[in-house]
Amino acid sequence: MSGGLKDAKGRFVRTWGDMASRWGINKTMARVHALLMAADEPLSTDSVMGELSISRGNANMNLRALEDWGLARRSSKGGERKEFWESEQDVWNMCCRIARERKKREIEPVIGALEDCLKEAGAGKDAASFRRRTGELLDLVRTLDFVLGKVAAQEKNAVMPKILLLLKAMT
Amino acid sequence: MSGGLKDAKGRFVRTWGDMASRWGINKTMARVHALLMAADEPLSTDSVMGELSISRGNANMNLRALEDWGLARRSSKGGERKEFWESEQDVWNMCCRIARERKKREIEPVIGALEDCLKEAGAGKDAASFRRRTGELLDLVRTLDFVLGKVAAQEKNAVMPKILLLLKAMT
DNA sequence: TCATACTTTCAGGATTTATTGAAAGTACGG
DNA sequence: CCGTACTTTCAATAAATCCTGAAAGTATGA
Repeated sequence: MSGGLKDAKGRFVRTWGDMASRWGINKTMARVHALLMAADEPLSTDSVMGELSISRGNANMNLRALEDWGLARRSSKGGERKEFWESEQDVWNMCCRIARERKKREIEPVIGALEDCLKEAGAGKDAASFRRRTGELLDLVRTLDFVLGKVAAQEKNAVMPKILLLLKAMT
Repeated sequence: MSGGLKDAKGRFVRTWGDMASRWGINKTMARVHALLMAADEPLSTDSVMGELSISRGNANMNLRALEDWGLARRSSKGGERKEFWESEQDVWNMCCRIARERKKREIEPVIGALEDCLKEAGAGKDAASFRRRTGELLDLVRTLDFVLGKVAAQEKNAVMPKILLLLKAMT
C-alpha cells in the first residue's frame, strides 16, 4: 500500500469519526465502521485494535454495536477460527439501516413523549397555546418519522432518486 | 397555571433536551429552547435560570447559542431595561434554521474532507476500490447536503408537502 | 460623570461518557 | 473431556464535556 493511500484511509477514518460524534454517535464506533469500509477485505478484531490503537474490549463493544445497527457483519475466513468483520458496502443500504435505527431509537420515543405532554396538559383554556404549539411540533416529528420510515423500508433505495428529481425541478 | 399544564411543560422540556442530546446537541440548550417554545410570552434570563435551575453563565451561553442558530431572539419588553427572549414559533421555520446550521457546520466540512481523501489516495491501481467506495459516500453526502440546502432555503416550507405527497403515493 | 442594573467571560470544578485490561466465559479440535 | 484460541464482560480509570459563579465589562439615566 502506498503512503498516500494509507494516509488517505487514515484521514477517511478520522473524518467519519468526527462527523459521527457531532451527530451523537460514538466516535470510535464510526472509526471502526470507516476502517471496515475502507478495507479491501474483512478485518479481524486484532487488526481493528491495531489500526485504531484501541483496547480489545473497546473494539469488541463497537464491533457488536455496528452489528446491532446492521452496519457490519461477521465473516468467517476459510479455515480460520478467528472472526473477521466486514462492513455493509452499499452506501444506500447503509443509509437505510441508519435511518431505521435512529427512527426506532430516537424518533418514536419522542412521539410517545409528546403525546403524553398533550394528554397531561389537559383540555383547559390556559393550555390552549401550549397544546397548539406542541401539536405542531408533534406533526413535524411524525412527518420526519414517516420520511425516515420510507427511507428505511427499502433495501435498494428507490425514494431518494425521486425526491431528487422533484427538488431539482423546483430550482 | 394548573398543575397539569406545569407538569406537561416540564415533561416537554425534558423530552426535547433528551432528544437533542442524542443528536449531538447540548441538552441544556435544547431545554432552554423548549422552555421558550412552551412559554406564552418572552422570558428573562432570570426566569430561564430559575425554571431550569441553571447558572447565569450557563443560561447566557445557551441563549446566545440559540440566537446563533436563529432559534431564539432578544425581545425588549416596554420600559424594562432587562432583555427578554422568545423562541421562533413556526415549527417549519425552526426546521429550516436547524437544517441550515447543520449543513453549514457539519455536512459541508465533511464534503471537503472526503474530497481531500480522494485527492490524497492518488490515481494508483491499489487505491481503485477505496476511490470507488469513497466516491459513493461522497455522492451520498452531497445528496444529503443538497436536500438540506433545499429545506434551508425557504422560510415557509414548500418542500416537505411535495415530498410527502410523493412518498404517500408510493405506498 | 457616577451609580446602577444588567450582560458576558472564563478558569476551575462537576458530571457524563468512553476506554481499558484483566478475569470470566465459550466453543472448537483432538 | 481437556487444552487452546478466541470472545465477552465489567469495575476501575481516563477523557471529554458541561456548568458554575465570581469578576470584569457595558450601557443607561440622572
